[in-house]
Amino acid sequence: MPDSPVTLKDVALLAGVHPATASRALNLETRLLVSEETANRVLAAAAELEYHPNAVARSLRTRRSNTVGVLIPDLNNPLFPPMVRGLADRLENHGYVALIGNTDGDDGRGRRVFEQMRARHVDGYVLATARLRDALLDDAAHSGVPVVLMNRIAADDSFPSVSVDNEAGIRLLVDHLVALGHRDIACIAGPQDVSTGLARYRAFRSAMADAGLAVPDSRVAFARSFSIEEGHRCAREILAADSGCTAVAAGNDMLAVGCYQALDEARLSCPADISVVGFNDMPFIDMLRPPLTTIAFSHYQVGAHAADLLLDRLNGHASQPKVIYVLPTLVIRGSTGRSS
Amino acid sequence: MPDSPVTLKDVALLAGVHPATASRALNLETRLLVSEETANRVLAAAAELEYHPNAVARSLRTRRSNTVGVLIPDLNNPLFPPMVRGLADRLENHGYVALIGNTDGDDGRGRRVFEQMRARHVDGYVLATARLRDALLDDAAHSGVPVVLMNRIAADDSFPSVSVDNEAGIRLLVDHLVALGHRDIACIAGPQDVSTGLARYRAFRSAMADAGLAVPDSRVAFARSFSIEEGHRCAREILAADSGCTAVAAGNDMLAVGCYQALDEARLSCPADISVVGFNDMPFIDMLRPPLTTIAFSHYQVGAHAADLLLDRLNGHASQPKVIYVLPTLVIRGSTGRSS
DNA sequence: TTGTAGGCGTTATCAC
DNA sequence: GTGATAACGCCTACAA
Repeated sequence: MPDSPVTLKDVALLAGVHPATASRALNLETRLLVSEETANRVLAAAAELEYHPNAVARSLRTRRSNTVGVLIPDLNNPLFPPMVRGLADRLENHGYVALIGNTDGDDGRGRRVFEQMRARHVDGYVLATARLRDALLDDAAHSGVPVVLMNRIAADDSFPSVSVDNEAGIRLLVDHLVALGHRDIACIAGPQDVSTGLARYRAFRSAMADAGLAVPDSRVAFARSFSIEEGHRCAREILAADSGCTAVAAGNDMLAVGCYQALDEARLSCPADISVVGFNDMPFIDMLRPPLTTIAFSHYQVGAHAADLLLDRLNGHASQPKVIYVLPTLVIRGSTGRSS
Repeated sequence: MPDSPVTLKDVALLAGVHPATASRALNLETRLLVSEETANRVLAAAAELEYHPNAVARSLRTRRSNTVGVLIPDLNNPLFPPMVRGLADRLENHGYVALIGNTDGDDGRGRRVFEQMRARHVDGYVLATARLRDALLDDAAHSGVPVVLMNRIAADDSFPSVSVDNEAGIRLLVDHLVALGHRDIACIAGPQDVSTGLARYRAFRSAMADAGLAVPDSRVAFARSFSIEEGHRCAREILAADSGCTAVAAGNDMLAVGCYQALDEARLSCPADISVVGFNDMPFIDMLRPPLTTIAFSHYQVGAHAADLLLDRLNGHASQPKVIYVLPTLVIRGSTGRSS
């Protein structure tokens, strides 16, 4: 018995009722429409035949696929797996499955997987790939199904979104460095076309200004992506241009890792010569040499919250689009020390 | 136009043909059944209306969902994202999308997501969760759709599978340690109910025997899972019981990381006091202190090969189930040194 | 409370 | 080469 084309009709037949009745008995919402006795008979028949409803047929009929499309920049970035876990776990509890697609930051790829998902009639989208101005976002908004943003948010607040409070996080970092006596702090800013990159950079400037510290251009480098390579490149740029900085604030942990490499090459010691801070407290970052001082928050919760926001929409509870900011925490480790 | 219920019928109407003809014109395999002129008219109409076929309806009719179920122990383990990428990228190129589910090594969870996928009529499965004896595997075999194993293989060779050559890898590691003068080598073995755990442990014993070295029980600890915590626990056990070992071979990198922690706590230095080797060369493991000597192989390729094996089956090319072993490479880093 | 009938959008099998 | 028809498995008005 390798194949199992046991359908609703089979169950109905065994239970001695009409398929429609069997359908009603099997679905919780409509079960009360049927007498308890027949309901039990149907349930028993279904159990005996090991009936599993055909989700495809159901989707076609109900026009709901119980499926959610999730766009991730790159699953290899350790920041995302926990988010995806939080998201998928929560969705699963509500009967949805997640279709996960990687975009590699490439618009073409992003659009292709988006269309794939649309063709499969996903009931909603969770996008972790949002840029501040993003054509895909506009399309998604017009796709007729709910869209939630995760990690990165859009320029306006038109989408329900979940992100970390970047401003608060950066402030914690700058205050920490200042408290250690640093006054000459460089910045490796992330891409300015995504909210995390822009918000952190702005927060950095504003926190520095509040501390009465200048940020000369020579101490700022802009990474084109949140990658180790770009962190490396930017750190070299800063080291080459500037002679005075005693600390580097990287736009995220990946950039900080690249910064580590540049320091190594320049035979500079962290934190003895230069302190480094990151952002995200991504998995395994605490095992680097030295362990990185950074901003922590629950990645899993970001995903779980995103799922909740989407589930709200999916259930028709269309509230105002709101942005949830999860709380950042400063984690002080070995990469920061007193200004030399 | 927020909603887009543009269906085949609409296209047919605009092109002035019957829906069946439109269908034929739109599908590559059947396009040659229709005159070139009408085919072009249909294509033009489809383009104008931005027609996207409803994959759900198609699935119902063709009984193929163009969907593949993928079971992963835990996406948070950095070993798996690259595999999933290799798998999903390859599948995507052939029109399939991957449904990814985490099991957390829990049978109940595994079964639930498996059933979810079955209900969605996936066309095949890729399982990275196989234990040597595994009830889920038996069920999957009887599910009537192709099954491929990834990373872990089954006790017999009844499934097409992709894995690294564990024996060769372990031999490289042991030879490396022996060449450094180590004779007293401990082993943190992975779970013995999965192929990777068992094969590596057996290979370790056999490589040691070939080198004429004894492996007393006090120098072997068995981890219940491939986790940092278990590596930590096992390493403490070995350190507590034995006084003579100068090197530890961990069943994988996660266990090696746990071993690092135990060494730190015992104020032992690696590699000065004790050398450590891992297995997998998982992402970021090269950034630890010290960088880990381990066995590398292309995780992405493992996923890609698994996809190829599955695609073969999906296309009806049912060859003998074969096991593909990808080639391991020894990566010598800072965690191994001459025996003290 | 249960049965009837129709259709979700597509493709396969007939005819023409 | 094209059109008509039916069916994939399920759900839901509506009727009984």
